Amino acid sequence: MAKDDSRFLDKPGHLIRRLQQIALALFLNETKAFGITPVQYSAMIAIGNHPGIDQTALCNIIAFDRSTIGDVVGRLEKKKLIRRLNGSLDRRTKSLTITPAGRRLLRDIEPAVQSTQRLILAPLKPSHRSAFMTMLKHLVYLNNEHSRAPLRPKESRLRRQRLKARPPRSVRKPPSTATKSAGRET
Amino acid sequence: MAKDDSRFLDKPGHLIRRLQQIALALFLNETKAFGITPVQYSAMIAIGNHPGIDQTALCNIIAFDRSTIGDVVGRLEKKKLIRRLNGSLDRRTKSLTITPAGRRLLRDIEPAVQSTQRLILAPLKPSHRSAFMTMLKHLVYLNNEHSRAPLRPKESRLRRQRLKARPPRSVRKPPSTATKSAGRET
DNA sequence: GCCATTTCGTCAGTATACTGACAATTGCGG
DNA sequence: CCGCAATTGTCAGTATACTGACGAAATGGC
Repeated sequence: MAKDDSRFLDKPGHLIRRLQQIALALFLNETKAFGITPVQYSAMIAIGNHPGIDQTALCNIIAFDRSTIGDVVGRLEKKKLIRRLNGSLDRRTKSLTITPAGRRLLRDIEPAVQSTQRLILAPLKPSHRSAFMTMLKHLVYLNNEHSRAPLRPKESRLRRQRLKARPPRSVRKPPSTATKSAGRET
Repeated sequence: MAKDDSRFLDKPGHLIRRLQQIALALFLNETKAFGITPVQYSAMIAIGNHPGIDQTALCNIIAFDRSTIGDVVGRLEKKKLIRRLNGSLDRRTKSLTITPAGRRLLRDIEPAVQSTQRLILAPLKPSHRSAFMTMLKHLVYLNNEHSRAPLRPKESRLRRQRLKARPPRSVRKPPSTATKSAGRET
């Protein structure tokens, strides 16, 4: 009976879900003194690296969903770790900045984060760790477009703002073109 | 600037979260005609393999959280894919069984699930796929206890019911009482 | 048989996520 | 300058997840 359970137990999907569970638990455990989540951590670093970034651009960097990011930055704002101001150039946007308290937290939490990343891979032999990471990156990069929140190269938005030179929008509906990379930059 | 983003972009935690996003999206996309989630799929297989299993035992098989499984099986029950009856021997438990409709769905969905698992690993060279899976299993098995919902060998519960031989329970409370677990029962 | 301890399912609170929709804005074509 | 298409942030609905707590039930020790 239990043998049949390998119908899902051994599958990539199940194992990836488990590994994510484990990585999350390790992160929360190692950093519990700081009270932030992995997602909040990534968001803070990205905001620190790109002052004044708006929410959608942030999503494109950390591969996050636009409809979730509002809650995440809202929590960070409530904890005074970032600031959220209305965009001045584009009034639809919110301009995100990290606060001094946020920078301090990022500095102080670093050892715990490092140790988390070590713990996740600890069961592997050192020589296997880099191999695993290489394959992991490969899988994520090449499968990028499959998730709702694909990673977007930074240029795709900032560049566009400066260049303001793109093919006409009406080209959106190609008669039969659509080589499947159509939705990339258009 | 964007270079600094590698502070989190290249880390295991982030990549694992991304891969999980991708695997989920692929599953939902491939199986969208059936309207179930990966977790529901695993639960159904386990219930099919272990008729009459209770919710906690199910959690130990699919590495699931006890406080979430209620919702999951509730949804499956609403869709008439499983049945949930009150346990007869132990009236605290719910006895789970798969329905004929559930078995049919499991049979019909199989090709889509297979193709999902293939797609996830598709970016890797065939020779690397098994290496990746081996390391993935290794990571999950050895890190097992770190998540809240560790996988439990089936015996740990059934065996105990038969053997009924364990060290005395009173050893649970060390002398220095009230170590923060004080507010538990009073 | 009683009592202390466990276990089972659940619930409230919090945090991610995805889908589909929407109002407010923006910006471009004409 | 007007109108339409695109974009931004948000929201409602649904589905996982973890924490900490709880009532009901079972159980082991005595």
